[in-house]
Amino acid sequence: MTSLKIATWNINSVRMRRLIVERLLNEEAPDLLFLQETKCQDAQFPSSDFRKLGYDHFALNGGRGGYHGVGVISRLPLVDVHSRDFCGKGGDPRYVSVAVEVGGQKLRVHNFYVPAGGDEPDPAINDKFEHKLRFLDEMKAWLPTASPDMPDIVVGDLNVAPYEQDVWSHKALLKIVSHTPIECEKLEAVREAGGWVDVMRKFVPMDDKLYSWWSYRAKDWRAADKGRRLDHIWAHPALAEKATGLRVLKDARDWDRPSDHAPVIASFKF
DNA sequence: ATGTCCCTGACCCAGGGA
Repeated sequence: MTSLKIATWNINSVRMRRLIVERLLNEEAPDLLFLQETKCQDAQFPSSDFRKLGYDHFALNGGRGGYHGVGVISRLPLVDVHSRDFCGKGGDPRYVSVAVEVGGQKLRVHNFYVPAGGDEPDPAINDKFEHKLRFLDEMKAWLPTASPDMPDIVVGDLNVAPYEQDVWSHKALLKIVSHTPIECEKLEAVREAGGWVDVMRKFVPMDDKLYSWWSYRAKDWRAADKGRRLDHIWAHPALAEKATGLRVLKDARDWDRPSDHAPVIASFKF
């Protein structure tokens, strides 16, 4: 029996928050941690801090730093690493994938940071929203479909809360970017096209609230609890069957100088 | 719902992005 524990976290600057990244690695000991919004050039990534904790393997796509950026911190050797540009944009680092060997099987994890999309949910007047919709279309066309010999996982900040109970108020957020019908439909189309299983919703019933993000702007985020589920873990069906646990580490939203996202952690047994 | 936080570039603040 082999187990695998993975975590995904929009960290909102890995340099600013390297201490709470260390805290997550120490307290949760995931085999792999997938980060989004690292805002950090690869050469500036604080790898040595994480090496001290036994994480020796890194896959970084930080571009020129400053904006966006994704990275993977791993205890397991990475047998393959792949970065890709989406929407024909250079210098817009939003994807990196890694492959690891688990229980004699090669397994790939795709780490995404989908564009947030700005404020106005109209692609005709908002280029950022147009970019987000195009990004989702390209994800759908490009991501591999389910195959038994290459079980894949998708993780990341997909910046869409697709279901009614993924937001604090479905009605109030229908015209708010992240929960508009067109985004929800497009994200759902990506998931269905690839035959992916929503691992978070496998563990949390559709009728229950499920959030991974709470705005910095709320006076008391926990009391207001106006959250959204922007972060996701998807797996191919055969792999989703092996999932044994799922947690949103809400407490991390209150750690010292927190990210506005909480880590999402999934465990698998093979 | 215009509030908070982090980045850059250039200066101790403004503007962009989320």
